[in-house]
Amino acid sequence: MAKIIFHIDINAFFAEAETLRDPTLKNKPIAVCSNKRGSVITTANYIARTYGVKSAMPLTEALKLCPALVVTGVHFELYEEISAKFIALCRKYSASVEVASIDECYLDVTETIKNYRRPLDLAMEIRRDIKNNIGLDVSIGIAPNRFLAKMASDMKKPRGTTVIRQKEVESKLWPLPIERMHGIGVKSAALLKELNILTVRDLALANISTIQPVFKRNAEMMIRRANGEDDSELEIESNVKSLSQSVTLSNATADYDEISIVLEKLCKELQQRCIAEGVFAQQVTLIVKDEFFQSNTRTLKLSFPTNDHKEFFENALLLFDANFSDVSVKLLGVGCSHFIFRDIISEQMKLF
DNA sequence: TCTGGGGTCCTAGGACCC
DNA sequence: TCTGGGGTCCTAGGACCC
Repeated sequence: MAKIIFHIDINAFFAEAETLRDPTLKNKPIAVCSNKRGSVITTANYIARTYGVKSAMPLTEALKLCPALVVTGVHFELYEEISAKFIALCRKYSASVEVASIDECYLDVTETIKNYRRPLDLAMEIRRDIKNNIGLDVSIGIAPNRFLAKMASDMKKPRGTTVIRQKEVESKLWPLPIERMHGIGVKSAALLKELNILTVRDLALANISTIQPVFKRNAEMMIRRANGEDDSELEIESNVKSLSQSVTLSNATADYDEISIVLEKLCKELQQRCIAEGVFAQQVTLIVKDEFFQSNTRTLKLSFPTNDHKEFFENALLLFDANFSDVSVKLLGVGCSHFIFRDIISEQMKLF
């Protein structure tokens, strides 16, 4: 039997969260952005977007486009708190929920839907529930699979519900320019255009031998998706795979003391994250971007799992000394991965 | 304009082994 | 003197997403 998947996405999430915190921001153009020199916009609300302000745009440029722009600062704990409520509400409507990011999730509502006349009625109820209890607008995509549901929710923003049935792929999906397809970024879009593939339709009808040399194992999946086919399952269990903390320095520096201090602070933050997630890492990664913003990573396997900031720091410093001692550093980051989860560790401890 | 910060997944190439 | 073929694991980097 065909599944029914909802993709639910909070519109301009961080910006709307700021408006919940401070209702006087309502009806003003706002940008979530730290007030530091050289910072870039994290999220702009829809009013600011009408001025051309958008994510990743430098604040200085945004202020030129929209001098009345209100800069809110970034309050990540607030967003996490609201996100948790959002996910909890979504779970009321399905036992099968994939948390895709802080502001979006997929629901398998194949069973739930049997209690409703139409999928649209369920969507309307979820939308009302989220609006009444959290105060946020969402867009909802309804489709027989994950990929189409994601494409559908992107079609009407903010506050839209869009259905894409399998038989509507040609009319609703195919006319879109190729860069609108989820999973096709700037690089892939440029490569596809070189092959004269400009729309989703072009990709759907492309011969696999045309794109295989460029996209390798991805080629088949890309064509299938362009045809609206996706048999991937929802990932119900979300076990975190890696954690990292990084910071862009206001000025590039090769000063070892300065770098050590920043790195130590990042390691302490990383420890907090590991404790919160209940994980012990077996690998440490050092991330360094040089003065040209060129990214470099180095990793080190640990002999035993840890969440101790001193261990993180010691190993990150080893990696730094071995690879970057003469580099002028613009961004510094430390990450960890290859986790063992706390409950597994405590199970193992019982054996002794 | 001078560069967010946090993730996931994939791939190429080298090391190592049989 | 010249150099198989295949598999696995590890590392670094890249593409993409929010």
